[in-house]
Amino acid sequence: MTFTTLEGPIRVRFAPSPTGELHAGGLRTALFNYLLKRSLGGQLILRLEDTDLEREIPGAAERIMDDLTWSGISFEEGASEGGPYAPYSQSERTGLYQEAVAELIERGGAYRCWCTPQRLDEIRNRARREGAPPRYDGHCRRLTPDEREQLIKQSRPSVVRLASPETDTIVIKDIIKERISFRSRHLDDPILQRSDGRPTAILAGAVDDHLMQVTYVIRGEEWLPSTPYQELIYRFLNWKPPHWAHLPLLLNEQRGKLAKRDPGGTIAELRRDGFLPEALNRYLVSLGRGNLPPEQGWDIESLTDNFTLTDYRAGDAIYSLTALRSENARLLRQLPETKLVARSRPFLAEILPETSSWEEARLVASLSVVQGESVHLRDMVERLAGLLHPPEAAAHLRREFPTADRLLQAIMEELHDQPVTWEADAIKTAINRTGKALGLSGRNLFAPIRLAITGTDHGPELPRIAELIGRSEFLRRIEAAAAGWKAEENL
RNA sequence: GGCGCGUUCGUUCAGCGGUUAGGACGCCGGCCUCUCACGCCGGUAACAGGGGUUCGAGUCCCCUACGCGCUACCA
Repeated sequence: MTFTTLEGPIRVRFAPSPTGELHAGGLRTALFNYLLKRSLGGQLILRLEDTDLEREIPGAAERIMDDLTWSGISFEEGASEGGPYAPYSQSERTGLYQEAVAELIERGGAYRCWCTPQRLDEIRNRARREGAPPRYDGHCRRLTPDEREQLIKQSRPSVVRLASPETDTIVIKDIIKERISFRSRHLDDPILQRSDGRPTAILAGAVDDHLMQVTYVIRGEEWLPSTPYQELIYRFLNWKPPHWAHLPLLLNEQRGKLAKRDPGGTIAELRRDGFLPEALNRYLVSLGRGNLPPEQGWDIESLTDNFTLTDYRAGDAIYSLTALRSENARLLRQLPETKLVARSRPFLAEILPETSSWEEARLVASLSVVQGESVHLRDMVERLAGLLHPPEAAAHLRREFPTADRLLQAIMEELHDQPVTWEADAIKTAINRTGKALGLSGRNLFAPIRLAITGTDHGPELPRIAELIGRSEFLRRIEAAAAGWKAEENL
């Protein structure tokens, strides 16, 4: 196809509607715009598509911005940073759209329509019944100038529709889909301006992309059916259309449209769980183009290194929380100590408030015990909490280890007054020494101790846990377990 | 129903007329190991179906099926 090389500088935009939480698909679109801008140079605009007041949710715009910031995406121009093409909220640009509509009508690219919602309903129902295409029947398009004059004089409410051509085929060149053609006889005459004067998304998007000098429109595939109409608007107004790139949709694991209710659907949920933005970004970028080379960096800037829109396939991609978790766990394992602590702070405050008084070094040492087996920050802190505040030891498992009593007694003696440095390696040596004296090794040696101090039979290396909780707590738990077993025996 | 887009292992991508159809994640097995995880080694598994074109088709064309999107005075 023709898009073998994309050239900058470019102007791109992310245009969310403030109607709810940012979801994974939205973030992916924003990310692609950001990455293309970074790799070719230019500006990224944040434009608020808030022309539909009824569906607007207060605070949604702020939360979307906050999620974008969290993921590392920043804008040159936008609703909150301003810029040369302000305002960047469509609700404040109504006049601009009305000017475009006037021009469009004058050039024959649009016409007023006085049909009532009831009549429109009837047309739709009839079309559905008869299996005909559900399109506007063009009634008002065929009005004579006199009839029009009359209706205008009566000041009856009217909308403005695009006058789609009757013949001809609209061909869209798309960077990802390549070539898409729409036969004009199948096109509708969509509403561009509502009866209250506000624009619809088709119009507002086209006008803004032109006025804001946007060169590449990168958006979700759900917009594909609107593209021929926007292309038509550009043609009627003699504007140069932008390059189009329609991103395949993200599907959930059941192959349905990814919804906010799906696992990991919203960015807010991912943040609550302690996913790392770098892992999320990397996963989102890899969907549709395969794995990134292992040497590729994690931060958002290095994601621009090999970023090309033409690498992406045209098919839908399945967003799998399992895959994201594995990517996140991989990054978590590589996370440097200082970042580890910084990123964990909110979760420590929530789950282990007592750590607020801990020294940085102690936090690093503690988190690193569970770092390797955790999938995200919340999971990691919960695992740490599990070691610090274990459930009751599983007393019944004593039956599995007839030597447990003797072993725990010996361990208490060995580690009680012995001059054993309370450090993992020394503890390990001491445990092995005890085992040797009793003729125990391997599972028979470690499992009863592990059960006594953690209540479970798996987890990080035992000596590391011992070091983490400290000598007195370690001995206390051993003693408690031994006592618990004894009590059970006396029943 | 109409229009548009899509369809290679379970998932995610390679493949761009001739390959034992490859990698990664998952899964299974082994090694390591006190356990789990990590790491390393090995294995499992796919061209939706049917017609063409061609000496030869996962690769090009057509049809069917399936999936998804749009079909609002939503975005």
